[in-house]
Amino acid sequence: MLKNMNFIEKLRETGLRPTKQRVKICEILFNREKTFHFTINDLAKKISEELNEKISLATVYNTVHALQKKGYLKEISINSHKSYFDTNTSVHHHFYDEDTQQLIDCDENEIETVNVKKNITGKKINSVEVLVRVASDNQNQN
Amino acid sequence: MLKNMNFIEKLRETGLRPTKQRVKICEILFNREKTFHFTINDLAKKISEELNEKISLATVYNTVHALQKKGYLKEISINSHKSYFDTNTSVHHHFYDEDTQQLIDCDENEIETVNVKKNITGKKINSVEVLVRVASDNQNQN
DNA sequence: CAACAGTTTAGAATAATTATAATATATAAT
DNA sequence: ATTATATATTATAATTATTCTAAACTGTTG
Ligand SMILES: [Mn+2]
Ligand SMILES: [Mn+2]
Ligand SMILES: [Zn+2]
Ligand SMILES: [Zn+2]
Repeated sequence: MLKNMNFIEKLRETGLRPTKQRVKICEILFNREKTFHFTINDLAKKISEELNEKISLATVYNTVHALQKKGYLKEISINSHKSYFDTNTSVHHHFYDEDTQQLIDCDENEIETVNVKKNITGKKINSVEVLVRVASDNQNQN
Repeated sequence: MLKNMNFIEKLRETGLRPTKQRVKICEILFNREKTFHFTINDLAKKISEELNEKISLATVYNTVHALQKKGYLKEISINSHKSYFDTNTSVHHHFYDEDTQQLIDCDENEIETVNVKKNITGKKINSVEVLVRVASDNQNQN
C-alpha cells in the first residue's frame, strides 16, 4: 500500500471489506512519507487524536492483524515489553534508539550485506536482519 | 559465571545472598556446556522437573531479574510473544529456528563483522547484532 | 429491497508479569 | 550462640496486554 492510495479499492482487492474504521486506519498508517513503526497503543492514540468518532480497541487489534496477515504490515521484535509493527514489510535493518525507544529503517547502502558463513543442515535462511542499538553519546556531556 | 562454579561464593561476591533457591537456579542455568536460551516458563518447568521442593514462580522471576541486573543474563527479543533470556551476555548473533522456536548462538567466525556505514549524530552505537531466521527447507520434501 | 457473510463493539476471559505483605532466612552485631 | 537487621521467599492479589464472545451493525450480492 502506498501513499495517497484509494484505500477503499485497495482493501476490496485485498479481500477486506472497506469499512470506515479500516479506511481510516489505513490512512493513518500508509498516507505518510516514511516508514511507520508503531505499537498498537501508538496507533490507538493517533486514532483518538485525529478522529472524532472512536474506534474500539478490539477493532484496532483486528485491523492491524488483518493487514499483517495480508502482508501490509510486519511485526518487529526489539523490546520484549513492546510489540512493534512496521509499514515496511521488506527484509531490512534497523537502528533502535534506546533513549527514545524509536526504530529507524536502514537503507540498503547503510549496512554492507551480511555474510553468513554457517549453514544449518535441512534449514534454509529466511531472512538476515541487523539491529544496531544506539544511545546518546555522553562522552562530551557533563 | 562458569560451569561447575561454587555458586554460593559467586553469589555472595555479586552481592546476592546465596539462598538455596538461587543456588539451585544458578546450577540449572550455568552448569552446562553451551549457552542456555530460555523463557521463564522453560526455566520454571526445568526446576519443577529437577527439584523435589518447589520454587515459587515469583522467586523464579525475581532471581532471573536479579541475575540480569548483575550482568549474568541478557534479555533477547526475537518473538514479541515470548521473552527469552540468554546466559551468553556478550554482544553476539543468533540463528532462530522458526520451526522449533529455538535460538542458536553464532560464533564470531560464522558471520563476518557487520559494516555499519551510517552514523546518527549525537548517538553512539551500543551493539550490532544479526538475527538469521531459518526454517526447514521443503524444496526436496514431498 | 432482502439475505448473508463479514465486521465492529463492549465487555468478559486469559495469560504474563509485577506488587503486596506476611513469613522465613542469611548475615552482622552483640 | 543469641539477637537484630536487612533481604528473600511465598501465596495471593493486582495489573496489563491481548484475545475471546456474542450481540448489533454494515457491506455486498442477487
Ligand atoms: Mn501478534
Ligand atoms: Mn523484563
Ligand atoms: Zn522498519
Ligand atoms: Zn545467545
